[in-house]
Formats: sequence, C-alpha cells, structure tokens
Amino acid sequence: MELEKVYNPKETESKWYKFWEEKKYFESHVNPAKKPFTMVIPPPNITGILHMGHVLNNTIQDILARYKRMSGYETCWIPGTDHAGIATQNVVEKSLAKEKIFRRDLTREQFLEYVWKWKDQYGGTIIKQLRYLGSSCDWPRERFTLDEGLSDAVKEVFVRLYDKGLIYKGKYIVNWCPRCTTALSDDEVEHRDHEASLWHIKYPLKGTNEHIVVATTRPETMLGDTAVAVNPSDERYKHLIGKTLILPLAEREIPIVADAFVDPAFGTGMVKVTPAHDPNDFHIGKRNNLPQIIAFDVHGKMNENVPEIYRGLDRYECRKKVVEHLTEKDLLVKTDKHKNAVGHCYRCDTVIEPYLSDQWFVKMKPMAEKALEAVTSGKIQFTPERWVKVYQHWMENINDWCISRQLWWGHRLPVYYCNNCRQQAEAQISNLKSNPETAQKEKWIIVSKELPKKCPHCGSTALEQDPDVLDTWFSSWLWPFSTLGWPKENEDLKYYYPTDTLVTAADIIFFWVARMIMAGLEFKGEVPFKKVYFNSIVRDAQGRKMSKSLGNSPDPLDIINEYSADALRFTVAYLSPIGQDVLFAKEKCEIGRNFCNKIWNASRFILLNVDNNMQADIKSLDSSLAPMDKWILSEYNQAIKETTKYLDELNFTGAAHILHEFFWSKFCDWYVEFVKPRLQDEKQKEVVQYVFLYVLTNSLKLMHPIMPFITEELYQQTKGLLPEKSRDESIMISSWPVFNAVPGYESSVKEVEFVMEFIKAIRTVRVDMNVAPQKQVEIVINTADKEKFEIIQKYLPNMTLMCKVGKVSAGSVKPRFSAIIVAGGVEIFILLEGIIDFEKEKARLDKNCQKVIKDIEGLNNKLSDSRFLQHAPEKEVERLKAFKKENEDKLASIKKYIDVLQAE
RNA sequence: GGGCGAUUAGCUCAGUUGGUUAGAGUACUACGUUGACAUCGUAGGGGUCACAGGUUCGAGUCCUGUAUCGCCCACCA
Repeated sequence: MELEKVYNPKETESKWYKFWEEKKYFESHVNPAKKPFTMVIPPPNITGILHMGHVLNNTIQDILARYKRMSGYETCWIPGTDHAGIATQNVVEKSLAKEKIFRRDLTREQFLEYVWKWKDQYGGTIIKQLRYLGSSCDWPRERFTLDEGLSDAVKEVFVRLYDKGLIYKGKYIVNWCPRCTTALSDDEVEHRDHEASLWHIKYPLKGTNEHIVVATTRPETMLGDTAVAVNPSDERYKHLIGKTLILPLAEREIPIVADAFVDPAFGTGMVKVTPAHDPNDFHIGKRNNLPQIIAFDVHGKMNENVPEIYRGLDRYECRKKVVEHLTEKDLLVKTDKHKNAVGHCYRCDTVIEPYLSDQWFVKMKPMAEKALEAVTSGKIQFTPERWVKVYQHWMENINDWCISRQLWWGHRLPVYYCNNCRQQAEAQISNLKSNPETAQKEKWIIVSKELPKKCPHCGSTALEQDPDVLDTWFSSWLWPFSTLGWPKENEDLKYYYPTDTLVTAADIIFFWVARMIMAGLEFKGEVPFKKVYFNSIVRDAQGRKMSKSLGNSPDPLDIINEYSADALRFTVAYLSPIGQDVLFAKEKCEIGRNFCNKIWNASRFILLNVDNNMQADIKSLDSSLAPMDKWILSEYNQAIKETTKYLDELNFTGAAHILHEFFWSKFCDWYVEFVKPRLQDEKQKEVVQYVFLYVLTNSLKLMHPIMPFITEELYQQTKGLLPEKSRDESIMISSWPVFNAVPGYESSVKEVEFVMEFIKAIRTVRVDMNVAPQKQVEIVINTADKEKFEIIQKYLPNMTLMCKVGKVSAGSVKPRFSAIIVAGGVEIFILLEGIIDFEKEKARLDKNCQKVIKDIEGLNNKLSDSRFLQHAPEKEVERLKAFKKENEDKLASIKKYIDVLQAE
C-alpha cells in the first residue's frame, strides 16, 4: 500500500467531518452505563464571524471533548448562539439604514421581523464555521438564547427573583448610551482616560457681589444643578452652608449644602451638584433632599428643562455654548488640563452619560456570597488559579445589576402594568418612589410569565407590558441548565448537569462566568460546572488585541485553507501559553503544518514497509523484541502517561510538546532510522512491522484530540494491517491508550541510550573534522568493559547507517591519525588518516577539556562543603559523586590523548 | 487610586513539589538530496533566567523591595 506523496488536507477534512456527523459520533444520549462529560459552548453572538479567539476557545473545547470521548465518557458538548441584544440591534439598524429604512419609522413588530430575517440569514455563520475547525459539538442540541425553552427559563427566573424580592424597579442613575438609547450595566461601560479640561466657574452668592468657584469637567450639566456642596468640616466654607447661590445661565436659586463626600483638597473644595446626571451627585441629592432636574433627553440633547437657547443642542455643542456664555459674562475663572476616566458604550463606543431613569435591578449580594464560596472552597476550580483573586475581588464589591434595556431585540420583561391602578396611585403620590422596598410592592406592577387576563387588584383589563427587554446576559447566565431543558425537570438535566469544564476567555468572567455560578446555585442548588479554564487572549505580533476594527485578525478560514485545520489546531495548542496572552501570526502555523507533514510521511514510510498478512501480536512477539523496540515502547508508554497527565491538568501546550517530541524526535529520528537495517531480515522484519504499526496507530490516537483529521485519515489507511481483533470504525470512537509500563525493559533502554550517545559523539567529530558525509570510517574501541565492546559490535549495521562507521575493532593504543572521543565511559578512536587536522583536533579536545574541568570544579566546591554534605539528601550527594567520577575519568582520558596528539 | 500578572536564547515561549551541565520551536551558521519527509536530515553558535537584597547546604523556582510592560477594577467633581 502506498500513500500519496503529499497530504491533501482539504479533501480529507471535509470527508471525515461528514463521516463523523453521518455516523452521529458527536451526538450524546443519557447513558447510565457511562459517566457523562458535559460542556456548554460560550455561545457566540449571532453578529460574530469566526476569529482567532473562537479558534483558540473551540480548539481547546474540542480537544477535551475528543479526549474524554475516547476515555470512555458520554461526552456532550452543547453548541448554540446568543441573540446579543444591543450588538444585533445595532447591526440590523445599520444594514437597514443602507436601504433607507429607519427603525423610527417602523413598529416594534416590523423591526423584529427584520431582525429575525437577518438572524436566519447570518446568525449561524460562526456555528457553521466551527465545523471547518473540526468541532465535535452535539449539533442536534444546538440552542439559541431566544428559543422558546430558553425564553421560558428567562421568564421563570425573573418571576422567581421578583417574588423573592431580589428584583426591583427603581429610579436610579444608570449608564446611558445616547446612541443606543438604552441603559447599560456597569460592566458594559469601558473606562478610558481622556485629556479633558477642568473648568472653574463662578457661582454668584445671592444678594451680594461675592461668588464662589466650582470646578467641573462637564460644564453643560450645570444646567441641571440643584445645589453646591462643601465638606461640613471645611473651615473655609462653614459660614456659607445654607446660603443661596444664583446658578448662572439658568438663573435659578440653589442652596449650598454640606456633604462629607466632598474632598476639600480637590479643586476649590466646592462641588456643583447635578443629581440627575452624576452618580455621586445623585447620592448627595438623596442625602440632602435636593430636586432632580433631568437636563438631557434620551439622545443626549438638551431638553425643555434648560433655558430655551440651549434646547435641542447636542450635549457637546451645548458645552461649547455654555463655556462661551460663561466667558462672555466673565464667570469663567480658568481652564485647567485634567485627565480623567470617561465611560464608553462597549458596543458602539459612544461616551456614556449618567442618566436618571426608571430601571430594573437584581440584588446581587445574597447570590454573590454563595457564588464566592463555591470558588474559594474549590467546588469550582479555576485554571489558571490566579483568576480566583480577580473573581473574589469583584464578588466582594458587587453592585446591583441593571437588567432592563430600552431596546426591542431581546427577552421582553415579564412585567405588566395596570393603568387603572397606576393612575389611582399616581394621584396619591406625586413623584415615583425610588425605594426598592416600596417600589416593587406598587400595586400596578404585575410580574407574571404570561399576560394576565385582568388586574388582580382592580380587575381592569387595561394592562400593558413593560416595553423594555432584558440584558442579554440575563439569558446567558442560565445557559448551563436552560440548554438542558430547565425549568422542566428531565432526564437530560439529571444526567448532564452540572457540566464539567467551562472553557472561556477571561474578559467575560464577570459578565458571564460569575453570573452563571450565581444562577446555578440559586436555581439548581448546584454549581453549573466543576472547572473553568480561562483561555488566552489572542493578540497580533505587535501585542495588540485582535479586533475587527483594527483589521489585524487573520481569517481562520484562510488559515485552514492554507495550512489545514489540524495545523492550525496544533499550532494554537503548541503555542498557547498557560493563561498568558498569545501572540499570533498565521505564519506560525508552519509549526503545525510541518508536524502534520512529518506524521504523514512517517506513516507513508511505514505503510511502504508492512506486509498485509501480518499475524503477530505483541505477546507472541515479546521474546523477539530487540532492545530498540523495547526502548520505543518505553518511550511510547511515557508519552501516554505525560499526555494524559497534561490533558487532565488542562495543560494543552504541555500535551502538544510531548507529542511533538515523542513522535518526531524519538519515533521518527531514532526508532525509524534505527530499525531500517532490520527490515532486510525476514524474521526481524515482522517484529519491526508490528512495533511500527502498534506505535503508529496508538500515537495517532494520542494525537487525535489535537489533530482529528489527519489522524483519522491515517488510522483508516492502516486499517486491516494491525492484527487487532476488531478495529474501531473510527479513531474518534476508539479508546484512549493506557499507560502500561512493561517491567524488565530497563537494561534494554540503557543499552540503546549508550549506543545513541555513541552515535551522536561520532557524528559530532565527523562534522568537526569535515569528513565527507558519505565516507565510511573505522573506529577502535578502548574499554576494559567487554560487554560494552560487544554492544558496539552488535550495533555496527546501525552505525553504518547513522554515522557511517564501517568497521569496529578493539585496541588499547591510540592509532596514528585518529580523533578521540570519550562517550559512555568508553574511549573511541576514529581513524581519519589523510583527513584529520591536528590543530583542529587539539583545539576540540582543549575545548572539551575546559568544559569538563569547569564542571569538576563546581562539583568539587559542592562536595567539599561540609554543610552541603550535612544537609543535602544522601541521594543527591551520591548523584553528584558519581557525576564527578564520570567527569574525572573523562578528563583523564582527554588529557592523556592531548599529550599523545602532541607527540604525533 | 486600588488589585492582578509578566520579565528565561535574536523572536515566541516551556521549565512540575527548590537539587545535575536551564530546554523547545523559530531565526542564524556549516555540511548534506536517487527511494518516508527540503514542510527534510546531521552538527553547531547563542542565555551572569529584568535589577537589588533576603531565606537556604543549594534559588530560574520561595520572600521583600525596585524598574519596565500589560491587564482588570474604581463615583474624585
């Protein structure tokens, strides 16, 4: 049988993916005979396209899924997508705008129809692309956060939390995006430092010619000022507390109040207070019973509460005008440069505006305490561990979660208002209560999964659903159990929950991971997963985060086309540092491509050299195994042990390195080269063929989780050759190799290692002496150890092939014109008449000598230190002594022959 | 302003609980192609493990401090 000389990944990959899917190997069913291994995919946004972050994330998940499947687990990897409220609404609005269709001209229903249409067309892009990567997701279980079942879970959770008093409505300062015209949670705001100005403004004291000075970075907000605050202990201003100021431009009267929040050392020590547009001022306002004047509309334009001249102006235009007018009136004292952090919308990057509005919140503290405990106690394990601290810090300082969004795309709040009750209540209380305790008890609010027929209080049917939708993460945080059918209790949920390992990027630790843990504990009474693996963030060669806007993310599909999916997967696993960022450039995929090529060609060589009618099995052959066979079998076993260990530790880099080292350096470079002579011997050939196939097929299994396609192709190609009783239909359902150290191989391993050292030493001398590569040399061995000489004689055919030694003889005198090496405690003379350069040879020996002397010196220092001898473990002392002896023997030999050389 | 992490070969990174002579890939140098593979082979050069202290018989590894870089959190107008 002969393989194609060149591996064709493209054809192979689509062929086997189709095969696996048709055979339903990815699918999982409740199976009490097996332990489950469950993962949920971090659902990509429907607006997304595959980028390197997804590649890394899904490669890791797929490695785990395939490894666990082969290890006998009922493996279920649930895929799906996230509706991504703001992001999707923005994308669809933009795409409609190109056709001159604007959301403001559409009804909610019409707009949503467009979004669903868009979703059907583009929403599955990433999920489709994941197949090219080889992802073994359980596709029939694919879920979408707006699916009926998941929406039901969302409503169920909302109602439960509301009934428990953990959800409340209130009028608070929230982060407002004037472009998206919605509230955002604190986490959705990205802070960046801006070079801003700090304007110092005079506020005249009523009835005097005096004024005070306040400093602000947002002068336009002064139109909503309702006070100026000073620190109550600030001696400079004590006398002013209670006095009245004339707010310039707006020409309103505002009081000077005392509040401990004010830092006397900052600015002038006087703060203008805008309760409706600044979180601090909001609280100062509450404490001092100040009115709240909302000065902007939802788009960030000045509203009817400001003087007419500013109405309708954008907040920044207004800022300019305000500064201008203040200057004209000589009320601007000075303008300082000032650096401060400004919040931006994480979806559209618009500067957010703190804004007073009615929103819904979740009380987080009670849930956070349990969720923190789950991680600190180790019930949930983080890898890398350092994320525990980050998690802990957030959990201990958690704020309530603003969950309402003024959008159309998303889960509508299961909240209904009775207009009748509301009117009655509003007649009684003029302004809305913003105390959560009372607000949620307001009668006109009905929280229910379904639209109630009538108001339970007054019987009115004039009910209206809250127009807002929920934060996208309000559905994502239920993902580990909503995807399994919750709130319906069923067999899947019982069997698969809790899931095992969550693989995700650390940038959503708060958005998603933390909240899933809270939700799991709150609604299932159990952690949602046992382990969390935080994969690296992929950066470009300059260390910049890969992003669409920078255009620095190579398209993974291009990489797959150019290098193959296996190459990409291997490279990503091989490079990915543990918990650090990974710098990526597509050229790095040469690592994976070259390795695939090596695997392919080694297999090709093996298939060229095996007969179809092999009957042997490892037991019947054991007595015929040569030391080299035993060596590679030992190495192979070691590789199983380490690969398994690394995969269990979620150290994918470790696993990839072990496999690379084992297959390439040990199997190809040594074993395959070494046994070539034995292929000429009919009897020996059978043994070699067996070991070839045994190690190859099993190595393929070890490599399959990382490189699924090429390993399947080669596994199939070797089918029928290895005398296994029954060969699995596919490598992906074959079983993971088990470490099985065979005792009694130690002496063979030692023997082979001795010969290897020997061969390497001869190669080095040959290159140093510029011996023509094909020229055979003769060597003379000087050793008192007869056994060693016999070993060397035995391996002459190998040495002929691997370091071109044509003849070996014994002798205790250095022949003339020979180079000398000491390896494995044996003196070797390489006959190089007419070739040897005595100057070079002497230099070489001198260099060797220097190194050995240095080593001995170091060892002497240690071994003559009584404190070392006293404290170090005996084993360590013995080891060093033996090493010293070895070096001394070597030095003696080299020195002796430097003298001999001198004489020649 | 707080917290976390990083600093090892030209580059990208490994380095398990402290214990030989600090590794890999890549790049570089020399040599080599008629039968597995030039996406290859053989050999080689290249590191006072950021710096300064400390603990220890022994530190790349543990502790403290410094520097540089990065990330996260944060209501200083």
